[in-house]
Amino acid sequence: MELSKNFEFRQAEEKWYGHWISRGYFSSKPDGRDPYTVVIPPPNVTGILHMGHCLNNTIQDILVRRARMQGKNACWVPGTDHASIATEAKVVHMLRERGITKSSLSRDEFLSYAWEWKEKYGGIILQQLKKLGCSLDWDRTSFTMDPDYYRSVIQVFNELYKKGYIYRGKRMINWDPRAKTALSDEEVIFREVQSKLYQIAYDLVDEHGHSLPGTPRITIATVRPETILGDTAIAVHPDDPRYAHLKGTYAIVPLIGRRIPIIFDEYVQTDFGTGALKVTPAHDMNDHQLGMKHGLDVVDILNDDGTMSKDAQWYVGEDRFEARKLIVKELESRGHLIKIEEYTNQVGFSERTDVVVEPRLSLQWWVDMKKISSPALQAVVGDEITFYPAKFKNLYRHWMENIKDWCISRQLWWGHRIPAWYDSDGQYVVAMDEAEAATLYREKFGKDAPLTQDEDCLDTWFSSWLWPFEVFHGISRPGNEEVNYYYPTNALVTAPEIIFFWVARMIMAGYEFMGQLPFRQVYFTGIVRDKQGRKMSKQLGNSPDLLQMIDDIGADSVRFGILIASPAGNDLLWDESSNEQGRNFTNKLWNALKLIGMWQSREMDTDPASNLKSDDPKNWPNLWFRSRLDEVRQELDSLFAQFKLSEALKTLYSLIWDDYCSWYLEWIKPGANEPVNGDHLTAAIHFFEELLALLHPFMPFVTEEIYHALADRSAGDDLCILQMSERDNSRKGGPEMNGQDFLKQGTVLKAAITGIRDARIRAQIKSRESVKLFVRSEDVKTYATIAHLLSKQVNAEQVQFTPEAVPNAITTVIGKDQFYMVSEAPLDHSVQKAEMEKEIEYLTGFLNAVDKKLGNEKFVANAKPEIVEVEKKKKADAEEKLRVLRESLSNLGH
RNA sequence: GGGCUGUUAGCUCAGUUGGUUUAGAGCGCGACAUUGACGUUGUCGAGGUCAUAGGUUCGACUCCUAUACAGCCCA
Repeated sequence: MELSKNFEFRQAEEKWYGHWISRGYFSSKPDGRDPYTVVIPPPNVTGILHMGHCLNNTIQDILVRRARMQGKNACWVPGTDHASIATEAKVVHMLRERGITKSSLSRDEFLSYAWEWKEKYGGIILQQLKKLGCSLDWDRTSFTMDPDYYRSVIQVFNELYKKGYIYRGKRMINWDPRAKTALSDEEVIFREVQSKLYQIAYDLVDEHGHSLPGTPRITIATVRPETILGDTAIAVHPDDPRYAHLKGTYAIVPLIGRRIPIIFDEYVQTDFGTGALKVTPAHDMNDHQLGMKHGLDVVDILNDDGTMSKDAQWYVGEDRFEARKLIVKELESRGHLIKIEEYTNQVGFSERTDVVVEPRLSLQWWVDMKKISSPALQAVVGDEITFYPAKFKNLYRHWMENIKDWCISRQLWWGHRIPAWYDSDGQYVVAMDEAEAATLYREKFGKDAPLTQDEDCLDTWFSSWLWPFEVFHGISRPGNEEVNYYYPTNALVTAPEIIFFWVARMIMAGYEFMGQLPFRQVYFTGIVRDKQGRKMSKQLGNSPDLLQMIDDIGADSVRFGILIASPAGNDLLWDESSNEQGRNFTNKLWNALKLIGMWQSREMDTDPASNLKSDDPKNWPNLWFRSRLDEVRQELDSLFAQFKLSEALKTLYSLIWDDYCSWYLEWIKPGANEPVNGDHLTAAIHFFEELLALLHPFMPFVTEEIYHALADRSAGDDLCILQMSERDNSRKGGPEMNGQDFLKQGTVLKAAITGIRDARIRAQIKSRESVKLFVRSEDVKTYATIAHLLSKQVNAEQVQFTPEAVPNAITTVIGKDQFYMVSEAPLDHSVQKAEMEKEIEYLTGFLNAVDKKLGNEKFVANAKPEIVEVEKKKKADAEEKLRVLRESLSNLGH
């Protein structure tokens, strides 16, 4: 077969993804095998692929593909969530472009536009995952607003309501003034912001409204001066001597002249600002608490869009930030502004719209989390569900132990409409549908009345927490064959950012609705950051165009690049150059294929039927590599068990590049124009296939392409579904010998080659120039076996044993073995001498340290005997080495 | 402010229950090489007081305490 110069990834990616799909390799049906189930953490339906997804889905694909090749029935379920806020924003934007306002539409009209948008633009990200090579079962693509799913969400709401776990209440919530909806605590992101701290003076009066003698004032500090229009008290600490005399007095809110009490509460920090705190119960969580405690009035000065309401009296209709500027000017001109300081504080932003969130008092629906969190806490604390890395256990436990009620209503139309029906007095029932609502209403209130359904919809996460079982219709068709087979799922791979959004709530839902855990393992990936450690974001523009990158360098290289940079569970500083390592690696693989391809076309010098005898030195590279492969396979199993995927890839990379390409292939490589040994070729191909199988989960395209280029394959013989274990058993080459022995011999050989090459370079022997090599070693057996490889690798025309030092030779000592090179070229012994003297110096120091240790009575008395033995052996070895070195040095004399 | 995690080579990270004077890998860096798989390469090399200060121990990168710095979560 004619091979191209380089791996042509564009062609290969399209060909193989299409092939895998057409053969249905990713489709799963329940059968007799063990399932390996992964549900994708559903991306936002409006989303596009970014580096975080790339990492996350590459990891899932690796787990799933490996499971598939290890005899499991692998099932990876794709899908998206409906993302009510984000999608509604997109739809509103689309309508605006068409000159339509949301307010001019009925709910149904709006929703039909929303579905139109979803069908047209939604789920692009799923198409993008195909480009990355993800082996998802596309027949199972799910959406949180699929009809069955929708009904399950409503059913869950009903169940929880009946159990008393859901209630309706007026509380402080986080309000997004752009999306005009409530948010849960988890949807608010606190960021440090450079603000200004304004000191503002209020006039004081007595209880009759008369000015106090000397017209004193009280000065407060605030970052939100516009909210003074909603002030209903000023609070000071009861022990603060500065304000003790103000008991029973009142302050006058500037501009509007409202008289408000001075209250005393230990909540106030005396050392912050002026020690006097303005209290605005409608617009601050803490102030609200104070207000409740002291029975203060509540004046709501903001509209739902963040503009000033008519209760503010001033700046009605102005945006809150504009009003802030205006009021500062006004206060200044009236002499109320005392000073302005720079101040950094934490401000909450909406996760979806990025506007500053307003704390607001509002009537919303809530889940009483304490009622359902307990099994979910236990599951993680008791390691029924394992977190990788384990450090997230603490975080999880802390959150679960301090859990707050979950605000689940959103003032949006796109989503699951809250199944509550109200009469004209606001009395309500919760039901599955309107008909049931009417029945329930009659039962509850003993009459019929026209009922209207709640206008609001549910938090998106109130649907996605059902994902691990509802994608298998666990609620809509309870106990069906699929949910019985696939649930609980095996692993969830996600980002630590959504441990509360997702992981915690899914665990709660799993226990609450299915009676068991949703997944056994949770792997938290790191956050992808740029080279400077900044989180990737649209605003910073530091997020690369993933599809462009895949098109430029290939999906395998991108997968390699992101994974190799990703230490287990830590954030990763990613730089586009790490793709290059992936590209170089595919190139290396491709060239190994080309080499073997060349050999395949050359005549063989052995009869394929007569295998090399196991003790034939020619067979040694095969035995060594087989041992190495087995060793690495074990390492990989252990790394996978610990989710150390990046390290697993590094291990494989080194096995392939160093052990297979740099050592093994060089050792079996025939000389120019020499025929190829048939056994070597067969073994090399088999080893290559095994390596490809191990690598396939990481880099599926190039491995599949090479697998097919190595041999003609019958239909259905694809790497994608090749069973690793099966192949291992059937292809155990070589006799049953101790792998450790071969590995040790390999270490000796590599050390000898490197050491002799080093000595050659130091002696300035040109690589082309051959030498005569003399080996002085007790390990005759090993050197007899590997001499032919040694001679090839260090360009020695002959290798022979010597019982004594060889004069006039370049000498090097490796371990206890001595090597003498005789060369035609004139020798300069001074470099050699210096090297040896350095080595002697080092060893003398080493020996001193060991002697000191062994001379220490306490060490000999306290250390474990085997440790003392090791020290004794070190001493003996060092002494022997020194003896050899001194002898060699004296030989150099002439 | 409370809690958690971390600090090892220029960069990103390994370092298993304490035991090789003088701690490993990849990338990067330097020198050299080259007509046959591969310059997307090969060979060789240089690079670290393991954040700091104490302590426990015969022995500490590893265990303990404090400090500094960084990151994350919560308020």
